[in-house]
Amino acid sequence: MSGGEETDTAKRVTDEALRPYLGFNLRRAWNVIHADLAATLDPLGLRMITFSALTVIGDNPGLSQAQLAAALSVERPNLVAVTEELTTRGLISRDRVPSDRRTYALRLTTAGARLLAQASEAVHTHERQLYSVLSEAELESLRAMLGKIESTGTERS
Amino acid sequence: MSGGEETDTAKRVTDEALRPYLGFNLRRAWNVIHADLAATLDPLGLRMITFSALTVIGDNPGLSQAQLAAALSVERPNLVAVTEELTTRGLISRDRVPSDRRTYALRLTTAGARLLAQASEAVHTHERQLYSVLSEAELESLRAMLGKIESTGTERS
DNA sequence: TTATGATAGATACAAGGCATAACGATTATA
DNA sequence: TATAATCGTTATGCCTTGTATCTATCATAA
Repeated sequence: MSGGEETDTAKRVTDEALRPYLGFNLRRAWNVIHADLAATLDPLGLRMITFSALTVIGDNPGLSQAQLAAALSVERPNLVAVTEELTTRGLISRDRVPSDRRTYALRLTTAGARLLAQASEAVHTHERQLYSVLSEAELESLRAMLGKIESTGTERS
Repeated sequence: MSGGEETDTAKRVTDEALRPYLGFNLRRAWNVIHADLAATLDPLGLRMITFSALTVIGDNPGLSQAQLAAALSVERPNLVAVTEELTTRGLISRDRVPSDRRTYALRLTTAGARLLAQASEAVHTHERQLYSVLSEAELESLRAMLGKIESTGTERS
């Protein structure tokens, strides 16, 4: 009776059984990165979605909300509150387009560009710290592999 | 007036500006993996949380709900509905522990072990397909790098 | 033994993220 | 001109996860 290796809490409970799944490891890493990112953006009054929106608007001035939604891979209704918040805070401008009066042209204001610059630097700095254990070559291959996984999955959906 | 490179939608809108952030790439990859995983588990009546719970219970028979919560990195209240669902479906047993009548000892039933075996194989098969563009060595280094990121982040929190 | 604090599980509740359905205004197409 | 499609919007719901709080049980100390 004394040879029971699987008896209750004699051994410490672990998540070893889930480790073989890459998805599990990726989720854990994502949790860590997300927590760090949220903590980094919070002092600037930004969330992930608002930071992402500012970044894409800055890189594509004059785009519409529908285009922004497509670039961020979220549905259009979810951006309404985001653009409203950014507009209210004076970070972006929302101008009617004469040629198509259905859409708004989104652009960063001066204040928005300034905040985005601040936030970008903060995020870059935090990422560097978080990935300091990895070499630049490792980071590059990591990015490449994640990109491959992403395209493999999206191609066949 | 015709030299405007940043005029509206002349260029296609992209998310290129977010690509330098590793966190962004990781989130996109996670979205892909999660969607695939959910689609894989759905025919078996499982979600990520129930599959993870079954896996950890199978590897640690007799553990308590609190231990399960710790292994899965979720708060205790979130597991109440999970264990209730699994119990109702006859996939796990929840026995009172005589030495500590506050806790339950969780174990897989025969049906639970059978379903877990099915699900594990299905998930492994789907992961192999999703990562088919990567070599075994690449997958190994990917797992290692994700692990490093995870421990770097959790150590200092 | 009794009083006090800690723990397990459960309940209620809230917040965030994201999706779908449907609507008015506008534009495109037949 | 009639019909379909698109943009931004509103309402709504689901899923996941967290916090606060409660009861029952156990551990510890006076």
